[in-house]
Parts: sequence; structure tokens; C-alpha cells
Amino acid sequence: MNILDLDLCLKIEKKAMNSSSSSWVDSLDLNASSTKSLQLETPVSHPNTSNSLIVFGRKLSVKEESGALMEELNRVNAENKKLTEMLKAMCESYNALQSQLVDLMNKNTEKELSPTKKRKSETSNNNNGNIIGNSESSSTDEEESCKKPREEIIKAKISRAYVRTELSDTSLVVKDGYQWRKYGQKVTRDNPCPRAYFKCSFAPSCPVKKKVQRSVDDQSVLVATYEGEHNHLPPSQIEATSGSSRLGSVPVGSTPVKSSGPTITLDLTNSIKSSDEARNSKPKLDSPEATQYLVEHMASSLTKDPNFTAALAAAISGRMFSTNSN
DNA sequence: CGGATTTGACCTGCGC
DNA sequence: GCGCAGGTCAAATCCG
Ligand SMILES: [Zn+2]
Repeated sequence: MNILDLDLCLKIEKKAMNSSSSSWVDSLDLNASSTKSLQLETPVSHPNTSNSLIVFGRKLSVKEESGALMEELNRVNAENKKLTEMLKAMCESYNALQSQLVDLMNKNTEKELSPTKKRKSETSNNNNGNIIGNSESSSTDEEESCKKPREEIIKAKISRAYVRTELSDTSLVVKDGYQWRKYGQKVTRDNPCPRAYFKCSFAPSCPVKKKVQRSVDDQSVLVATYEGEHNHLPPSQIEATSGSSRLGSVPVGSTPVKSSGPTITLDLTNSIKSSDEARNSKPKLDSPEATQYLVEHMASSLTKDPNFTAALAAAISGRMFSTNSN
């Protein structure tokens, strides 16, 4: 059941990625108002086609045709509904899987933290005169014992998210449900757009950082790189998707990946055709490991935003409907 | 007035 | 050691 659903979903996503022009929102609309629009289209097309006399003659056939179309439409709608339910079930199983995964990751991090070092204790502030106890310099502390075998152990859980925003917001402040404090901005070498550095507003207790930068070739896409995990609830998840639509996020770094780059990036921006990120993610879909990553990715993005579940279900089913009718 | 942002200075790792 | 590039700090500034 699960594997079947997963395969199905993979196919759907691939299809959505390949077909470039229409966005999910379009297919959503199509799905919602399909019956109406079809009913409207048929009468409208009559005066446009040809003379009015022939219209009467053709009306019957058109009527029959429309009837058949309606029948087909009903059938497809039923199928669509069924698929939506299947998708919902699949999402639920994804949620379960994701929670298991989170547990596993937490266990791993605990295991990592406990034997190696005691870390800086967040409760007792050991001030040697400097109040600032930063966390990023701790990476050197972590590897002081194992400097040489500094392998593919990635210090923090890095996830990458592709967020589509309007070109209007120049501040790079991505509202993802958490409160961020901007602490820097730099221009990077191979990107004219500046990169913004954010820290979580719960500064010492939550050492999560993120970097936000526009994509090189598609300036309407912001690439947000999250570093670490929040140890608190988001202040407001109501406004989480305001002004921007979340497209996907990938937890990365828990599994050793050799030589081909440790960062697995997956984006659901089906309108991107030529970006490096899309090119990177596509060949990785062929390997079974990438499938695993995809599962994690979808599960995480789904569990983080329950509303996204419904949206995704509707969108994918809409996409399926559109491809079916074509 | 307090918190967030801006922005140039400063730090650090890395390649030559 | 030097220069570069990415990352961070913190004083100044902005804003509600
Ligand atoms: Zn946080």
C-alpha cells in the first residue's frame, strides 16, 4: 500500500515537474470549477465558430457531445475524488513515517551530543567577561578530538527550502512561522543578489540560523538554508504562508553521502526549467536513496504545515485531472 | 524608549 | 603571509 502510493506520488511529481507552464494553483482552479467552465464554454463557442444557421443544426450534436463530456467529467471527478482520498491516506502514512524519522534523528543527535562533549550548558551562562557565548565557534570544539577523521559528519541539520515569493519583497524576510532577527547581509561572488543572514529571535535558547538568497536565474525564488532545528513552537503558524508559498524543504545531513555532494536538494517549483537546483535534483530521483530522501522531504514539509497537506492533495489531484483530460 | 534592521568593520578558513 | 570570500559583530539608525 505504502509503496504503491509512494510510487504513484513520485510519478505525479515528475509529471508536474516536466510540464512547465501551468502552476498548481491553475490546476486547482480547474478542478474546482471544471464543470461550470465546461458548461460555459460550449455555448460561448457557438457564435465564435461560424454562422448562426448552422448552429441550430449542430446544436444536437453538440448537446450529445456535451452530454458525453459531462458523463466523462463525472467519471473523472469520481476518480479524482478517489485519488484524493488515496493521497490523503498516503499523507497520513507520511506523517507517521516522518514522526518516526524525527524520533530517530533526535535519538541520533542525543547520542552524538552526550559522549563527545558536554557542550555549553544553556542554563548556566559561564561568563568569563564576555557575555556573548556563540554557538558557531563550537564546531571547532566538536572536532578537537577528531580533527583528522573529520568525515562526512555534518555538524548541524541543514535543510534547504525553496520559497517562491514576489519580486516586491526586497527585504528577504521570509515569513515561515518563526520570528527571525537579521544579523547580516553580504553580497556573494556569483550572485548579484545579496544574501541575508538570520537568527531565531529566541537567541540563546534556539541557535537556529538561516540564510536567504535569491536564486541566480529565477529571481522570484528565494533559497532559504536552515541550519539547526527549533526547540520551541513557532510563535504563529497562522501567518506562516503569507505572501509566499512554500514549495518544499529537505532535511539533509543525517545520512553520510560520499563524494557527490552532501546536500540533497529537492524543489517542487515546477516552473523552474533551467536552474541548477532543478538539474541537481532530477538525476538523483533515479536512485533509491533519493526516493528515501523524497519521502522524508515530502513528509517533513507536509507535517510542518498541515494546511499544505490539503493544498498539496488538491493540487496534485487537480494536476492529475488535467493530465487525464488531455 | 525598546527592539529590529542596517551596514561597515572584523574574523576565519582556504588556496596560492 | 597575503588576499579573497563567506560569515558574524556591533554601533548607528530606524520605527512603532
Ligand atoms: Zn527558534
